Amino acid sequence: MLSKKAQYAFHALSYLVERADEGPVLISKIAEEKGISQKFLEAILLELKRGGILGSKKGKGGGYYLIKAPNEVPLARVIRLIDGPIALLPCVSLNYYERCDTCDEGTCGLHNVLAEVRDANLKILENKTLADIQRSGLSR
Amino acid sequence: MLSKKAQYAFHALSYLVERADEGPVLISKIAEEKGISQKFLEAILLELKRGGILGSKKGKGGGYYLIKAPNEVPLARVIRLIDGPIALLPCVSLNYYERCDTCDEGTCGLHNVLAEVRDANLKILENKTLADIQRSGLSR
DNA sequence: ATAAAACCTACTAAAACAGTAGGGTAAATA
DNA sequence: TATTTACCCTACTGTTTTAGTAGGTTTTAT
Repeated sequence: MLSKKAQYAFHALSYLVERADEGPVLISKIAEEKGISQKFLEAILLELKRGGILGSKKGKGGGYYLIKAPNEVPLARVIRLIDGPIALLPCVSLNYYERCDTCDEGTCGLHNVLAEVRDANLKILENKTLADIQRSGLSR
Repeated sequence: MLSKKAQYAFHALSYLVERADEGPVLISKIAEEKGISQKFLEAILLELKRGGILGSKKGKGGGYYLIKAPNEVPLARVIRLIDGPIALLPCVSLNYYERCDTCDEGTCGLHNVLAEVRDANLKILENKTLADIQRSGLSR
């Protein structure tokens, strides 16, 4: 399950894609428009900035903005940044790998199935981008 | 991510598949063999029983046993029983559906992508069964 | 300078996760 | 029928994660 944080991130990003040509957008504007607590959203946008997805400008006329084309930001990247691993177990994660102490990878049947699940997920989430969740819009 | 509980469930089930022809297996035996806290495992096996995956026998010579052929128990069923929804959001879940208050399903781009992800997951998890995680074994 | 806006640190309440503790109850065997 | 075996049930506990809140600091445009 995606966290609320990740959901908010997608809503905010979607909004920023819509307004991509209008310069920096205020946190308060996004929060209001999307019905998200402003303070909570602040933390989320900051993470997205640190993760290299957004840029920001301080002071008057400031705000947040995309620093890449929407079709260059895969959904997998956002999920990993906000929620962490996409795989069902650390021992099958590509980006957050941890050795499994309860199974011998390679001969573990569960491991193999979960790796298959991971690949199926990534095939979609690495190829679908912010541009793809835009179609007809994320409302609210 | 799968919970520890779900991982233990798979380990225990895998063990029961191996010993399917030996009659009821003791909780204590499984716990010891797989390195799981016995009391915690008790709760898990009980859930699997209530979920219609395992049977049990009390008293001397008692224990837990599979009540179906391994290839008749899809992994999805175990995951749903122990961890709940497989989908990334309630609004795209088949078994734990909840209406989404922040998007208009049908026109929501995120919804559509996540439904695609769900289908890809289920295609694997509904077709792979306990028999499939058996190959070369889940060791300890 | 001053106002506007992002930035940063710290705290908190509630829920979920991962167990523990301690008996109660049913079924076999003797 | 007595006793042991082994599952069944309720309640509690500590830790971590989630989902925020509060309040102050820094930067920038005017």
